[in-house]
Amino acid sequence: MLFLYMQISLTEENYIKAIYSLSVKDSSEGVSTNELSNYFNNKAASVTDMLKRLADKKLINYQKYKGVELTSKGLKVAIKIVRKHRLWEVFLLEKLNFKWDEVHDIAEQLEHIQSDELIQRLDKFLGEPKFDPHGDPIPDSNGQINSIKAKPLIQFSKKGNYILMGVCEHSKEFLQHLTQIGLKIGDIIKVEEINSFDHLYKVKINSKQTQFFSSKVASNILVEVKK
Amino acid sequence: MLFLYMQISLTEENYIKAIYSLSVKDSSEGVSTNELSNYFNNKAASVTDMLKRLADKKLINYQKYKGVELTSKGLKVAIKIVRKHRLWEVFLLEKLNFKWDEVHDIAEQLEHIQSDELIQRLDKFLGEPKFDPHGDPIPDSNGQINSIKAKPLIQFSKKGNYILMGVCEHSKEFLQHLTQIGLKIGDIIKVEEINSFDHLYKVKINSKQTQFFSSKVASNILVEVKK
DNA sequence: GTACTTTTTTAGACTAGCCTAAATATTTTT
DNA sequence: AAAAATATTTAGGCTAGTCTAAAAAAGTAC
Repeated sequence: MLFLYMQISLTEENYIKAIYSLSVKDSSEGVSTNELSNYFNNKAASVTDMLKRLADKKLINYQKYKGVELTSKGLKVAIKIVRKHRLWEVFLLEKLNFKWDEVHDIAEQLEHIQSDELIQRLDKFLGEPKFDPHGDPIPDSNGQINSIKAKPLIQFSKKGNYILMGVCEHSKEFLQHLTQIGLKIGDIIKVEEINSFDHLYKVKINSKQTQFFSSKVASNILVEVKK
Repeated sequence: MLFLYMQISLTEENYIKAIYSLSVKDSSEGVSTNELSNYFNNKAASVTDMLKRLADKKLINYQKYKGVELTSKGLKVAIKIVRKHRLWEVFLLEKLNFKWDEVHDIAEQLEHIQSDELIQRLDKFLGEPKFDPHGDPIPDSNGQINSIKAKPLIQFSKKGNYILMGVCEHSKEFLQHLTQIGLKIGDIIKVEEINSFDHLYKVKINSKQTQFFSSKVASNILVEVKK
């Protein structure tokens, strides 16, 4: 049980989180150096540097040229950050009345505050929520994630009725776009047609007016089949 | 109005805040290099380094060997940090039910979160409090500080009745000590005797049992004369 | 399987923020 | 006002995290 209180810098935390979310996104294999340098808008050389450091700390499994994945220790760190991020998002929305496209940047800062006690009390204060405002599950204090059956709409590629459960992409631009087209968590999306050429989705939201989703939208919203 | 969004690093913010609070403590003249290196438990050479950087950014007035004071720009930054710190302390105490000696370390982290919108909403959420749990005034969004007439008990050096309005020293150790001797904001302190040799204060708290304050306690509690 | 392209790593350099050791100012003592 | 003590600054070095340029590995094409 030594090294339990190893210091992880803010930058290291951000790398761990990035590795986690990139590997969740395309759950195939490890995350590549280039994926990370794209994500951070920095140079591949900088990423390599950091990967060495994280490997030294046993937070990732790293072999030259082979990409990277989190160790169980790294995964714990990642999940804790995700838990903090999502709890703070709930706080910002429900208590401070921010809108869902405004909270991400602030939560990115708050997620690095170090205090287990704080996060436990915040959780209680918010009523131990299970999902954040974007529909993402909030890991519990043991790192257990309430898995959801939702998948990106594009993966179903079938007509039918779906319920919007969350989003994959959290940028302000994307969330504002969804707000603009009048889409929010819980809405019912009826897919009436999928164009085979450009993958445009013809849909009805809550049985109202007909709309079209680009494949970009379809691949970034998480839906469940409506029973 | 250029340079309004100049970047100030976390470390720089901490120096600004330290310069502010040290210059408030003994309002005589500027703050010396050694005072700062004591405060941060680092070396005087490191302080000199940083003072040069802060002077370059016009946050302090600095002349070699002459000590340092905040410019009006630096003062604005300092007061904003203080405002954030104290609002977060109120949040931690009133909403998350922390005890008053537990909140400081967490607030030290939270005070660096960058978002004017956040702090404005937090203020509103907390009911626009004027004082923090330690009795310190919370600056308003224009940097106006609700000044208080309280001074450290030791500065009165006279028998009489006082009201505890706040503390100068915010360390966990000190606050726990106060809790232990049963002292909290609002208590009435009757100074019955001040020993001229060792400056020990013989006092009664809320007309109960007789106690003794060391000069260390007397110099770190803020009191008002009771009318 | 040799040549071309892309990805990744290495080597060397830069900044912020810290350090130690030595030099220089300032203050205090006498 | 000279000597001693203290405070402060300079010079040079270290680490984390970034960069550029060049080298090496992996992947793709013919």
